[in-house]
Amino acid sequence: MITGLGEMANRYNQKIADATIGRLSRYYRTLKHLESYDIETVSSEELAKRNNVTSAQVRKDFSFFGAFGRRGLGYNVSELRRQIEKILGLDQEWHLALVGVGNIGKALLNFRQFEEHNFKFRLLLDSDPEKIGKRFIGLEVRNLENLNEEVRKGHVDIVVIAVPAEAAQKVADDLVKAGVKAILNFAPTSLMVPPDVTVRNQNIVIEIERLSFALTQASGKP
Amino acid sequence: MITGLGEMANRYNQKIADATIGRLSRYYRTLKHLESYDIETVSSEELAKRNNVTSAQVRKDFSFFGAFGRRGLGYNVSELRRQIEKILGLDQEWHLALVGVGNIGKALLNFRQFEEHNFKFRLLLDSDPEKIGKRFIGLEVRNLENLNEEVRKGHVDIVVIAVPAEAAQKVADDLVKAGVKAILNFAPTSLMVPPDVTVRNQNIVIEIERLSFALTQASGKP
DNA sequence: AATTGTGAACCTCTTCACAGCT
DNA sequence: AGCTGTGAAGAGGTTCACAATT
Repeated sequence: MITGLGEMANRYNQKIADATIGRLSRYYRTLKHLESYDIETVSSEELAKRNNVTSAQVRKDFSFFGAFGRRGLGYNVSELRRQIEKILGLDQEWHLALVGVGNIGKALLNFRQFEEHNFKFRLLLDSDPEKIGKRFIGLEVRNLENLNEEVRKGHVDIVVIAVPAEAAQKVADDLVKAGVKAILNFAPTSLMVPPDVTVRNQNIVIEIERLSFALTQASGKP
Repeated sequence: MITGLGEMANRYNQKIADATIGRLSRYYRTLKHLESYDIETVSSEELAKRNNVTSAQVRKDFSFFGAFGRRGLGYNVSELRRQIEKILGLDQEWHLALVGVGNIGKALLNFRQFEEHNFKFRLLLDSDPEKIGKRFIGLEVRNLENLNEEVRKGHVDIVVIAVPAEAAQKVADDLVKAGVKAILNFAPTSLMVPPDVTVRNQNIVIEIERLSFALTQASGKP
């Protein structure tokens, strides 16, 4: 399901748990929030409380990358924010491409959070002749047939796949050929890619089925 | 982050791993696919290949709930599909409410997959006077202020939160008061809820930041 | 006195390996 | 002979608990 991640190494050449990266993202958001309130110092305990984890977990997560705090005092909010920014690679702009300008695709184009976090759409692709040539957020939809050329020309770092399940694997194969190393997949299917390509799946149906399971169990079988 | 799930019990009163439920969802989709091609039998090896896991993992996942296969032969596709349907609670219709009829909310309303999988929107809520009273997919947007009353009246099982981060916790608190036990949260923030309420987060920014990390590591530091 | 950083213990999930059916 | 079901081993992630530091 998840490929590439978890193979990554830190200062001691250890593998970093996938879950650790997810939590760093959350701490990062908390730190930006605290920063906006001009709060200068934060403890692992406080970060833990705000993210539903233990303080030991917070400290362990940081420890893979360095020692960012001061014993007895806690962490400097701005400095820690900058450190995590660097770890996650958020101190630079990333170029996105969107494949599939349908319902979900269009919603993502208008998703403010991407812009706010330094992720910019640079290329839109679709196979529907009705859509090719139309403009969204200032970008003209290009023909999916020219994927390889367009991706290379656009210096795309990350590609968002928002096509139907049946079309997704073909798109992924073409992206791999075009040298893409990071894919965010909204299609409800598992993608096969080489180990050096990272795929993250955003599968809404799986999440809602988890809720269905939880409700079923809760009500059930004494 | 994830609450409620993982506390659930199976035929031997063991806890079921969250990851197991996610995989059951995937196997379920594979089985429906095989069924549509009139394939009658499938092995754990085949299911494994199609979902990027090991065959032992597949068999172990099933083993928590029963023995659905036949040694030497494999699994009957339709029967296994029905079993998983029952486990996940997909053999019944679930009523959804949407809170926040913005970009993401509207995209979700038009997301065919929900309808196809027996999840039906029954209630839309928003606090924006511009939106209250408007209709989408045949439903009138109701005032968020009347959340409690509307949720109870609509017999809502699962609520999708698609409001800004700042508003999400208040919505969650109100949902808990209204007796809601399952929440799918698209707001980029951690929600605090009692342990009997299950929350699943669909946090797009975290996923894209994972990709940023992967790219940063891959290119970095010799 | 407070709080970090971390090795060790603990717990959870995955894989192995093989007995048991068909 | 082929494939499942599962206890036991192994790997991986989390929490404990305390020495180190301010």
